[in-house]
Amino acid sequence: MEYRITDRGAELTACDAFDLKNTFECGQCFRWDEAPDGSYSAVVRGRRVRLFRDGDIVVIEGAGEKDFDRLWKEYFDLDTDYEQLRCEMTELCPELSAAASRLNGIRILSQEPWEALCSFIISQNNNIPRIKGIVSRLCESFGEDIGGVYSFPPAQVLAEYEPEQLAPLRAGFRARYIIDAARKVSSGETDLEKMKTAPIEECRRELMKITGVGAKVAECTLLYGLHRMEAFPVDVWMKKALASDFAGVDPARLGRTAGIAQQYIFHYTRNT
DNA sequence: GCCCAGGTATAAA
DNA sequence: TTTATACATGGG
Repeated sequence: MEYRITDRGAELTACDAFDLKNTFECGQCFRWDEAPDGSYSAVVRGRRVRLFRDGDIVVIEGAGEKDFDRLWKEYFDLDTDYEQLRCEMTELCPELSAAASRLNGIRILSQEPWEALCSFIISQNNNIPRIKGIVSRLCESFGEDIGGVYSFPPAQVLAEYEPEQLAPLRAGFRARYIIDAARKVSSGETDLEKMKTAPIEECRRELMKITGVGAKVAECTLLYGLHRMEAFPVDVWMKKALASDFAGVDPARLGRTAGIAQQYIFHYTRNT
């Protein structure tokens, strides 16, 4: 991805492979909000960040050279050519052509591992608006105030609390899952960093030792939090899709395009 | 009021 | 090993 640093921030030039709406509203993340002007804001790794499109340029507001190289390039996965990935995907699985041609510019974000794990524990048997509400209250209650917005509370912080103390979140039965995850991650019993490179089957097994983490949450953590692109989260939507419109799609054949394929199917199914 | 949401733990067959 | 049900809460 070509870019330049200006007084506005980091400007991604000729950026047609980055659709803000498709990327931030495809269900992979819960902290990005659209403003009335069409820009999107979030808190990422304890920093407030705002993105907007200006013609064929995407601006990462306020990002300097240092931030860009150390943070945003990785977070937005800017070294990956998603057009190329999409071609590879349809080559491997032609059944995905329809979804791929209807949508464009979805990118898989590199969220923080703990934030992804915790967010997707909250996501189970829940709807996106309410998931966002619970995550938001989690940050306001236990995160750090960074000037009107709040960072995502580290596992080490939440590990000190009892499930009952999460009552203000109104997370319901998920409260004890969050605490169990926080304690396992905090103690090192669950080693998320190691999962960036460890064999994926081993990672799945380790994640599922956490109470409240089943196959779906483990897969989401691997894809969205650890950027394991071969992960393929299957939920109720995906089951329906794979049983009808996308019958014949085989995750095992998709290789590193499995994650993005899943995202296209999910988004396509929800919007048609 | 009713249905159900990017599921999982638990019990029963 | 597979199948049924409860789970907390609130958006639509």
